[in-house]
Amino acid sequence: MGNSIQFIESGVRLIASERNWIEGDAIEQLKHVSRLEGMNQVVGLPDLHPGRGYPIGAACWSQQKIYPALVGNDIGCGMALYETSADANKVKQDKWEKALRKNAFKDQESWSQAGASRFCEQAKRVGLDEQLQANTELVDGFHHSYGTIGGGNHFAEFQKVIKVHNDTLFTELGINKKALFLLVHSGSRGLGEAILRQHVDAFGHQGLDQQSVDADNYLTKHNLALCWAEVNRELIAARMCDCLGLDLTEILDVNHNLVSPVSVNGQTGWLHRKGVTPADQGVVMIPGSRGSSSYLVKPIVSDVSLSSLAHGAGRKWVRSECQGRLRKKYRISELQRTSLGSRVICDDKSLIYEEAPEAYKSIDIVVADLVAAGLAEIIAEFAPVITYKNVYKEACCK
DNA sequence: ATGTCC
Repeated sequence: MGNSIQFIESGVRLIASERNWIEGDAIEQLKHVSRLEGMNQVVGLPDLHPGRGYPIGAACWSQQKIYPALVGNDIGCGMALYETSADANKVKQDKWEKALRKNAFKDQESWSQAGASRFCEQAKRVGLDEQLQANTELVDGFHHSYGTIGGGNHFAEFQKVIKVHNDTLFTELGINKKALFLLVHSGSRGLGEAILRQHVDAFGHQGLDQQSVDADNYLTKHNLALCWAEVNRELIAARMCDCLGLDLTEILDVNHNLVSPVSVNGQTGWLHRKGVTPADQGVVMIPGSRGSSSYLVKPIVSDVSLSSLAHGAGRKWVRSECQGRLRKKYRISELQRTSLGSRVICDDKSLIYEEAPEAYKSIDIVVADLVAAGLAEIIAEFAPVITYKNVYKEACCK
């Protein structure tokens, strides 16, 4: 075990044990963020790795200032876990793979329509009705993206329980150990991107004063993007299950790219999470790569971690070097299978290399570091069955 | 991450 909380410098902490390799560039980015005006504390989680200017896997707590660039372009990106009506041991992989490829993402226009009305309903339900009215033009621009997974590390993956680590906590959740589950990792697609771009075009990378109209405007759009992303994950799950004739029940849906008002030591401030799972939203899923386990954990709220957890394994290799490193080792057909017996549906040649299990760090170490730091309890471990990845391109040809 | 980028 050993301690996995490192104090890098004043206001900069890293949750990582000695055996967890963290890239030096990521630590430098973390220190850089800590020096931004009004930045009070930053914490690197065990999946910390370098991003474009700002680190991924970093929780950043500021006072007075809000930094949209720290949330990034994929506002509202998160993980949603669903229990399906299927028995995990009765999955017909060949048949399901064919059905998913053929039918899961067809009829985009009707799903766009369904998405638009679902988003409207949901915005009303969470009290964002007026905010939506004021931003209809922005939102309408992404009508075509409802229910699409997107690229990068986004995926929708059928999974099964392979080990229950804590019977009491597992039973409390009331979920079926034998069921097939679906984990959806996606976000706000082009909407979040547009919101960040608008902000950067107007203000560059400087923070916004929390009392300003500009901060209000950003937060309004940010909150709409969170809602949009939540609806999007629900739509992705629905269309995948529809095509296989499965029912589904949501177990959890937690965003990991967002900024929210959070008090630390009794002082109010703003917590920016980029690739960081909140520890105060109930149980969460921390997935590894497509070739490793995902962990369902119960987070433990703590000021040390700024009430945050890792959101995944974290990249080990940058995307641009994956194909070069693995091209001679694997054919595409080999990348469509994993050592755990799961299938990978991904027609993008670069992406299937970029997301290879080798490109990611060990999820077992990441989760062990969280447990060693007293930040999480493992409930159960899940293994992939079918991983679906796609980048939607159809509508552009019209 | 992004209708990526001609």
